[in-house]
Amino acid sequence: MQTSPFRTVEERKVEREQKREAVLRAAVRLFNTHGFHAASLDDVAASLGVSKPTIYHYLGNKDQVLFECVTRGIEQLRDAASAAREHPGSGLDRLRSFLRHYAEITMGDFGRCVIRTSDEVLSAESADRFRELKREIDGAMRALIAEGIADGSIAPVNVKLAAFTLAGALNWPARWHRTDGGESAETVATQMVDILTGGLAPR
Amino acid sequence: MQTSPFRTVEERKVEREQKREAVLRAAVRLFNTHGFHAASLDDVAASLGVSKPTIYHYLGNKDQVLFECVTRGIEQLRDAASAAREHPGSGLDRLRSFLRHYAEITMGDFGRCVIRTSDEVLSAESADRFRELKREIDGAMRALIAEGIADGSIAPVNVKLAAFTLAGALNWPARWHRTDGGESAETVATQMVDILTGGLAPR
DNA sequence: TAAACGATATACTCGCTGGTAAAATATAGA
DNA sequence: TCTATATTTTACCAGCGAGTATATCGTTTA
Repeated sequence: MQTSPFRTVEERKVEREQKREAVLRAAVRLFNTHGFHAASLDDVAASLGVSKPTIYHYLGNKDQVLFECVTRGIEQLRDAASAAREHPGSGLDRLRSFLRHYAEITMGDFGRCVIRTSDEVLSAESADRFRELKREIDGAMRALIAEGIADGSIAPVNVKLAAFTLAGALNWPARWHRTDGGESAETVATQMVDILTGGLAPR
Repeated sequence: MQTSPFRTVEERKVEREQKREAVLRAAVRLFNTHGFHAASLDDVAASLGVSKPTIYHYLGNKDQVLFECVTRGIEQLRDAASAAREHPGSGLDRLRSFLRHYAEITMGDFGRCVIRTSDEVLSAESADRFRELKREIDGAMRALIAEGIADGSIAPVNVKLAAFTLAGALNWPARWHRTDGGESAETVATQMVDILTGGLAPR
């Protein structure tokens, strides 16, 4: 395809959006590997071959960069939740479907950022919004568990604590799983979900 | 009891040790609430009513302060592991005992610090040591699971992944559980362990 | 062609915080 | 009492990194 150096208004808008996205991708990678504080915006810029003010041209400040990253991740989780709601089968089946997606997402770039970002590093306002978004995901998970209990496919457990237990277990790979070596995210996800839903004790 | 202002050599040694401990306690609290980077050594010193160089008189530098904190936490976990090994009953019983202690410890000050501290914030050397110590705890957990499988009290699962699943789930309260409000650490621990060992599906 | 606009870079400020030098004060022991 | 040692402070330095003022250059549009 022939690309002319003369862009239409629409093309320029798209290009700007792509660059913005590229900044976020580069940022989230560095945040995940080095940690938010250790990754400077100079580093992020350098990894893209540009200079720091370019980042400010596309995003407000470091806090906003991080907030956008976690928002991307939360959105993926939200999508997984609504997909699970439409999944056929029992409540347990739907929950399992969600859990597997949840695990896979949190092993990806933006999902991992959601897990690794603790509230204190965000500005007070962003932290509030972030908590709110996370609460939404937690709510979705609790709803699925409750449905499963209602239709008898899940044992009557403390819903709140069960949600935390499941999320906690599935969040952990975000801290150790390396995409390069060993098991695929899918394998890990499936096995963990099996352990969680089946329990340890033999039947 | 009468305390004279004139201390013996032994008393002075003890007092020094107490002050060192007080620094660690103050530090770990601030690290846990504000995060390692956001909590400055000036803050830590201020919370004790002393000045920053005093901290350096008892501990080398900020990295070492953190490392000592996580070491304290790891030691508690290690003690729990050896206690569990001597616990009577089946492999599953021993594992459950360990898991409950594990959960309670990681809701305490030093244990929480172990969970909340990601390797990147430590110096390269401290991070190596830290990983080593964590590997030891992981090894203990895997051994308990393997024993349970051997004696038939635990279903034949992937030991490595099971250990990560259990640890991940139990680590999570370190990030949200507030000691002040709601359930006690013990209650949370017990319920989570029940969910993990029993699974979600009804029997 | 001129003016406006968008994208990017250079080069800077400024605050914060880890870390230290040196002095002051107290305590212990000879 | 004098000296050595332990404890703690004040006052400082250095570096890093977030964020900004301003210039440049190309592109669009009137």
